[in-house]
Amino acid sequence: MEQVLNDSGWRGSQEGWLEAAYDSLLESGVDSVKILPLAKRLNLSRTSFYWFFKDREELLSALLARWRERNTGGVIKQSEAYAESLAEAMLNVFDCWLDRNLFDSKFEFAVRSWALQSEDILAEVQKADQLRLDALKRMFIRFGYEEDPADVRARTTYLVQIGYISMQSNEDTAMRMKRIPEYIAIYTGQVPQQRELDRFFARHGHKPE
Amino acid sequence: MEQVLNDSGWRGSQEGWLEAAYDSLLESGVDSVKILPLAKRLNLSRTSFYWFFKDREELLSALLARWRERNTGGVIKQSEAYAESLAEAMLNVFDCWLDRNLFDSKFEFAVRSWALQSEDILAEVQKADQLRLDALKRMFIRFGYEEDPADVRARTTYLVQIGYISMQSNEDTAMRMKRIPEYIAIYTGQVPQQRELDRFFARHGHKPE
DNA sequence: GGCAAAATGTACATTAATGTCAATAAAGAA
DNA sequence: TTCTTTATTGACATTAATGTACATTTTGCC
Repeated sequence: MEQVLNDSGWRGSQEGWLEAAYDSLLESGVDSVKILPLAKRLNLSRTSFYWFFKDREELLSALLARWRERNTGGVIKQSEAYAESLAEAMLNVFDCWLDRNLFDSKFEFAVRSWALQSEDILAEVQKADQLRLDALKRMFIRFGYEEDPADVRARTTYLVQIGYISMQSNEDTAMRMKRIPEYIAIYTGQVPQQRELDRFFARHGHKPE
Repeated sequence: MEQVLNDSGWRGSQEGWLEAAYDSLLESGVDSVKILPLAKRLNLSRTSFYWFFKDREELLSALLARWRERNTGGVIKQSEAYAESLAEAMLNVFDCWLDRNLFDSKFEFAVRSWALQSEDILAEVQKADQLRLDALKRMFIRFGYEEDPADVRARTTYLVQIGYISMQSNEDTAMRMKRIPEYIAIYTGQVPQQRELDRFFARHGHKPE
């Protein structure tokens, strides 16, 4: 049994338990986030947990806070980023779907599933949806769309991604990249320019053949 | 304590337990499908369950079978229904999203969430996704689209709906109906004719003002 | 080295679930 | 009426989880 110590010389830490909880949540859902299994994973006594968290509830709250901070910011930031055309703006948003620092898909799915068994979580998720949809809608309006079409297009953009997440598909990047020009065309109603696509592919380290 | 008897004069039945399991699954996810709580709900002794099912596993399998039969058929049937235009064909598919006999959204979400904690369920869900996507893709091809655009449009159509489900939104029908013409325009690239919309609204008992 | 804070571990009490078994009850048929 | 099938129940054994109390160890600091 290897004993991994952290900076301060102790084996456990709030961070450590939270990280383990995060891993477990993403792998198998909230109901798998249990203290005993986490303790086994961390090679720690189960009760050691209670030094860092009052109880399981507090751990779950910390997990939710992490999600809240991480996953809504990215979408808003990218939908407000500078762009010369709507197609380019949309490609900025697409950065989210390819960069887990901007949007952590697995985390997102796990939290949404969690919402099924908790009213509180459901409320949080719906608040996040509203914020993200509003940001996307503003983007369409910025590029000349009227209120209603902007709303529907924002929804399309967002919902396709939420749907994609819910499929828990594990396609490779090449396959996903291939479809991107088509998606842009559908969402924005305009074909992206080659240089816009090139810039996008380049920043994701993708080389189309 | 009221004693609800079924046709045969007994209080319990395989159907009864399955129905209770279904309700619980939709309300709070698989992990809430537990024999003890179901027994309470049914006003039956917990152990009576074992007369109808070998164990909890068998109950869950029955639940999954029900989903399998119910939710994939509707989409395929509607995407193959007769239509004069692509817009009309798409409206046929939209019937699914408004009629729980053709597609049970809550059931769908619950099963997808379940997939997070079980490889077997995940495989089932992905098989279903493939069947439904293929059917939608054939629909686009039937109306003249090439392979690749048909594929992306089928995905858009399907993924928006899966995304919508995952939002667990409870908008009223009027709001959803209002957006439908816009969605049709985005998915098909063509504006639906008024008479097509009227026919659609009529069969869903909707009167636009 | 010794002390106090930080972290860990052991023992215990409790709860909610699973499944088996054997006893019983109710319904329907002979 | 009696027998059989179908259904129901209570008693038991087991497991996995929660949290509390208290003792012990480890670490950094004086």
